[in-house]
Amino acid sequence: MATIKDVAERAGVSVSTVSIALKRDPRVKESTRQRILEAVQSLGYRPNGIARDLKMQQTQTMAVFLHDLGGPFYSELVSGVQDVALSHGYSPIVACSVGGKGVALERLLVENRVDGAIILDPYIEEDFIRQVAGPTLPLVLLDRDIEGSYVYRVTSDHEGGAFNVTMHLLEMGHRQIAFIGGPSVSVDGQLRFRGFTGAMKHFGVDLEKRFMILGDFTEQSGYAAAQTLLSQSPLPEAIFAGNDEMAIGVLRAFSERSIRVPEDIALVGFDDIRLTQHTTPALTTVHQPMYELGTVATQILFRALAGEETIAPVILETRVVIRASSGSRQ
Amino acid sequence: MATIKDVAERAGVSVSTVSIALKRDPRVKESTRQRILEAVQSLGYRPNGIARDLKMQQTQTMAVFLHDLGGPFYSELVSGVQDVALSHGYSPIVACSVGGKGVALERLLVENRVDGAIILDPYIEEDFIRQVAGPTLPLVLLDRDIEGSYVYRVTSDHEGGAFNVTMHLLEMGHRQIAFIGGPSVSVDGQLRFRGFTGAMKHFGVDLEKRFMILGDFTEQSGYAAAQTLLSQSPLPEAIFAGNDEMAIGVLRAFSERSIRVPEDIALVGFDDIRLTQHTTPALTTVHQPMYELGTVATQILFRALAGEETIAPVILETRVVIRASSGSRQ
DNA sequence: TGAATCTATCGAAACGTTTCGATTATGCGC
DNA sequence: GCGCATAATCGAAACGTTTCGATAGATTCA
Repeated sequence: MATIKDVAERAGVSVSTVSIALKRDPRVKESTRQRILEAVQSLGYRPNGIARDLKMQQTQTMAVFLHDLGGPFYSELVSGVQDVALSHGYSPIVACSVGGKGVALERLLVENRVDGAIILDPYIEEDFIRQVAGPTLPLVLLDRDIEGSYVYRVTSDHEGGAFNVTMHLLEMGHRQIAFIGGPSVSVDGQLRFRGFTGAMKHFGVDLEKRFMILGDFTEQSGYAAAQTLLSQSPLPEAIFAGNDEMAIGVLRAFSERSIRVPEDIALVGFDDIRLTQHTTPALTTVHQPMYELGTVATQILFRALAGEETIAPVILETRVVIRASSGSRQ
Repeated sequence: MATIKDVAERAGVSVSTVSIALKRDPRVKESTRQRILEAVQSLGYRPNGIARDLKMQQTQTMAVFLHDLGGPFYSELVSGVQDVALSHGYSPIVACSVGGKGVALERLLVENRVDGAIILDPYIEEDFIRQVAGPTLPLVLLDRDIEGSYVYRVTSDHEGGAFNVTMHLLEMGHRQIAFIGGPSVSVDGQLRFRGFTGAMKHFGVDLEKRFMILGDFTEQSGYAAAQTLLSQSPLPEAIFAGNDEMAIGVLRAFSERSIRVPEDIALVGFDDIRLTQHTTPALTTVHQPMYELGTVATQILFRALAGEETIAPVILETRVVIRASSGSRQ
């Protein structure tokens, strides 16, 4: 692989001249620049980005860590990130942080191979995040509640959304409402639960313990939760699944047992993933502004990169999307 | 940020000793290693990966380029890549190559910031790919038909899958079959068309020109294609949409006009994205082994990285998944 | 004509590692 | 207490850039 030194020799100039010529510095005469360009051509020279990163002490690269890339709305998030990052001349790269620890985390964050990162993963340990964040590596956390220097936060209004969709169920006449929660580590799951209980209390409805079930945000666990509910009686009048995936699991369990939604039991989810429009019945849910989450997080990252030290956490509004599954209780 | 030099000073040893001590080299005495570890601790030292990459002339990082991260089955692909990459001590990073050119492409491929890459993007220019590939940067292309040194190929059997699903339609009694194709740049789209025509020919059924419509693999374009078909008469008896997204668009158009699937028109797609199980009716389609595509591609990448120069292209089998939408013509 | 200014280019240090060959310290047998 | 093998550590070069200060030559001006 040809280096800048080879180019310099070929063009009969010094390395430094090549370096500045390549960035169209007006200090170098046009004729020599041409000569250098020819040398670049004929040698097939490509600058070594790593050497540049080392010298420059920055990479112009930021990472987005997702717990699993499969998440159905991550693509929108990444779009948001990408749009903002590109306008700053940065390349976002997406990495998977399966299990909260992993090669990528180590390599990109600990060993300083990126200038900053956006993290959406409830499983990455709080200590790790606090340790690794620093003036040369600001971290924007999504849906996490960690305080620390150079750690910034953006989240959607899970509590409000959950409150509103629960109110919707209550207004539709449902009272016995079951809640299927997310994994206990996930702050968003907790906030959704809080919104739920808030609305129930606001309406003066008591919670029934046996209607509170823990899942882990997978379709599988929604299915299991539905089984649990079905094994007891009486059934609740409605179910609030902590996210759409679990709601879909519930739907599957119900369709297997020929339980009609919403006639027999109403159902709502959270997230507004694309699938919710296509299930039978279509799912009432809470829309999260994923694209905006991406743009806002990235903007914050760049403000941090620019030296701003303290930036207040941002909470983005959610919106209830009413579809067929939450039908009224007659 | 503390460097290895700082650690060396603090521990009262030389830089080289620290370097080898940190990788548990038995040449350094346990007691000094402890001293060094303490220094690392107290200084909060983190190795600079970029410096290492420069020295080592490799990054242990590979890129996966996706045209848009939103693609509904990319996550499976990436899982496959990840599983193999991790077992080789590599971190895969995913980047978006919107529009075929972009900062990330430039930064990661041209400037040598990764050791190799897997590319799934019909829009990246052939010349670029051939230029950038080299002994230090093998490239594995998915669903592309580019020959070149250090360029390797993996694809699923689009033609066979299309052939088989078309045969299925024919066997169900459908004869007037419309085809909605993908963008002309996409080889997989072309192969699917070839499989389709092959089956039609095999059955001795003539193609009707007005039933051949071009889309671009988006739901939107499927919707538009359906409109086009609906504006003419008579309608075809069945539609083969070049991918599931477009099939879903067709479904939407039909449901707006109260056209029943499969009673009025049968419909099949391609890809077996998750949504196809949940549409009404569930969609007959062709399953692509995305996870396997990821693992195979990554294995090839590592073989190339290990010095193997020529590796034959691999074609993975697809499988027809029969669901309700392709019902028989009575 | 000589000093001053400008233009075009150069040399060398620096970024933070790794590694090779050299050097010093330690333990051993006699 | 000597030479010798072995263990432990060190110094310096290298990876490929960027940039700062220096230098040489050309141009201007009084």
